[in-house]
Formats: sequence, C-alpha cells, structure tokens
Amino acid sequence: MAEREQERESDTRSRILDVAERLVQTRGFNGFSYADIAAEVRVTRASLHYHFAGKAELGEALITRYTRRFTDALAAVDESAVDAPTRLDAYVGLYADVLRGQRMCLCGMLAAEFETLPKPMQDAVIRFFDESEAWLESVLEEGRQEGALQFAEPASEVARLIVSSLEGAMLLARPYGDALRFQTAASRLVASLARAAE
Amino acid sequence: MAEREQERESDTRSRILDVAERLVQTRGFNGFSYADIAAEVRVTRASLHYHFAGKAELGEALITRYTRRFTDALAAVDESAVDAPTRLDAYVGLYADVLRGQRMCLCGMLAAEFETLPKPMQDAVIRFFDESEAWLESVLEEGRQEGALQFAEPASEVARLIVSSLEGAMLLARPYGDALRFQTAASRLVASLARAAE
DNA sequence: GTCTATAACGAGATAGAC
DNA sequence: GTCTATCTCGTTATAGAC
Repeated sequence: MAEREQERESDTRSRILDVAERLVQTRGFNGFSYADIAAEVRVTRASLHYHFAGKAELGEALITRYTRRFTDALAAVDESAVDAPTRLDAYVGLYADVLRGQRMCLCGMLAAEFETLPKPMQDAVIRFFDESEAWLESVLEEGRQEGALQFAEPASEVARLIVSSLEGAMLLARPYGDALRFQTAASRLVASLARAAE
Repeated sequence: MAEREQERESDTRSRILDVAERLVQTRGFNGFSYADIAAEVRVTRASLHYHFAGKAELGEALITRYTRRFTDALAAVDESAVDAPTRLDAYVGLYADVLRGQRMCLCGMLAAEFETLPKPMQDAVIRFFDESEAWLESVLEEGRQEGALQFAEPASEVARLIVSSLEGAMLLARPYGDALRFQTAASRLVASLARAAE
C-alpha cells in the first residue's frame, strides 16, 4: 500500500497547495507571489513552475481541491447527522472552522477579486457556490417537510441568503479580529429558521 | 462664488479619486496600478504622485471620502425619512445603488484585502464600519421603542448582522452578475425585523 | 524534481525641466 | 501642475544544467 491513488499528489505539490491556500485566504489572490510560496516551502520559484505552469493553474487547482474537500465534508454531514437543523449547524461549523484558522473562505475571497481572475478560476468559484447552495437547498426542503424548519420563501432563496450572510459575517469578522462577531450572526440566522418550538 | 471650500479638491485630484475608487471597488486595492489610473485620467504616473504621495495615501483619501459621503447620505436619510423601517429601507438602498454601478462596497472590498493594507487604511476601514453600525443601532433602538421594529437581541448585534449580511450579499451578487440576488436577501433581512403587523 | 541564471516586464517612486 | 527620464525592485516565466 505504498503508492496508492491518494499519492498522485506528491509531497511537494501538496505543500505548495497548502501554503498557497493559506495565502489566498488571508491576503487574496493578488496579494501574494510565487516568491512568497517558494520561501515558505523552501524550494525555488522555478520548482513551483514545474508543479504548476503558472499562477492561474495554481489558482484552479486550489479551488478544485477546496471545493472537493468542502463537498466531502458535506457528504460526511449527510452520513452522520440526522435532522435538518443539526445539518445546518454542521454547515455553519464548517465556516467557523475556517475562520478559527484566521482565514476567509477561499471562494469568498476570490469572489471579491472575481473581476481580476482568469476565466477558468471564475468558473470554478461559481461552481463552489452552486454546489454549496444546492446542498443547503435540499437540507432546507427536507427540514421544511419534516416540520423542523420554517420559512416562507423558496428554499433556493433561503439557501442563497444563508451563504451570503455567512460569507459576509466572515468578511467582517476578520478585520475586527473577532470570531464572536461571526458566531452571533450565524446563530441568529439559523435560529430564524428553526422554529419547531412555535 | 468662484473659489469656495468645496474647490479645495482640484479637478484632476477628484478625477483621480473617481477613477481609483471605481478600480478598488471592482478589482480590489491590489488589483490595479498607478498606470491604470494614469491611462484613464490621461495624465502621467508622475502627476499622480504630485497629488498623492503614494498608493497608501491615495487609499486613505479614498476611504475618507467614501466614508464622508456615506455618513452624509445617512444624515440626509435622518432628515427626510420619518420612521425607522423607512430609514432601514433607505440604508439598504444605499447599498443597492453601489451594486447597481457594478461595484462592491469600497470598504467591503478592503475588508477582504485587510491584511495587506497599510495600517492607516486598516484603521479607516474599521471607522467606516463602526460609524455605519452606530447609525444602524440608533435606528434599530428607535424603531423598537416606537414598536415599528421587533427583535430580541441587543440592537448592536442586529446592526452588525445587517451590515455583514448586506456586505455578503453584495460580495456574491457580483460574480453572478445578479443584482436580484442582493435584493432578495436584503428584503428578507428587513422583513424579519419589521413585524409591526403581528 | 530541483536547481542557477536570466529574460522580460510591470510596479511604485523620484529628480528635475518646463 | 504636468511632463520626460530614470531608478530600483518585485513579478511571472523560461532555458538548461544537475
């Protein structure tokens, strides 16, 4: 079991992705350079170009990996969590985890810089949000049918509201260095849907 | 009435600010250069340095002007609008106006790039949100006392929720090229507070 | 796969003429 | 106030040795 499928990602390659991911999430795609990554990974800039032809390709790989991990996490939530409100909490928890690492959501950051991104990166960012909203929508629908969630609007609208509110809460929490800012907003958001007690 | 106080802003200086403001709002502070501004204003980069010593000083001036205009607009709302719900709608309208120009909120954009900004710019960004939230908080308090608005949490918390939700809705609306995305989220947000009919 | 070396360009910034 | 000219540095990227 030495060389399995997971190991298509060489050690260096994944270390590059790890460092670059953090740099995008903290400084933005236009806020760092290959030199920054090289210094931290302790390879030369030329080596980076061996693994990723250019910054655009690196960016694509970052979004792809981030999206896969995110949807994997959502699938794990589906397997373990039973009711819709618990799944919603778990969804919020994924965002809180990112923020705990002093980071902005990768795709939220890229949404701000959207206009400056190469087309393939733009498309990948949109896919992230589409998948995220699709998952939320199904959870919301299910919760409404079970009577555990309550809302008047179409589930797709509420899903969009949740995504944008969480992204906005992350966006503001970082400048204030205040994760509580996020938690308060997120709690109120979820509470406004979970009205099973009424 | 030829040279009055308003004219301390020379024509060129304000044209530079206008172009730079749009560039920050659409591409981010790290997404444009002095060359971009110079080309549009039709002056040389050296001329830009005459008006603003460096990009950092230009950035500060941008936030200061943006904040002043914003607070002026809020003061105008206070003068014309009577009840709290109407003022809230007017507040949302200010954001909608920005988005209509295909732009992100200046300070929302800078919040994303916060870590890369010089300290004076960071401080100015925080001041913008502080002032915005303070205004909202007083409107919320007033609305609650009048019975026109209803919410359980401290007004300061709800104010933060509103700001971050609106910023997030703008953030996501732009990649999707969909202003309706913003309007839907904003309407639900305001509606969840205005429960005078219950 | 990683390196050195270098190309080629763009960035912010300054000096000094007009 | 605006210009030309220039500087210095950072940036992405490539060629080719090891």
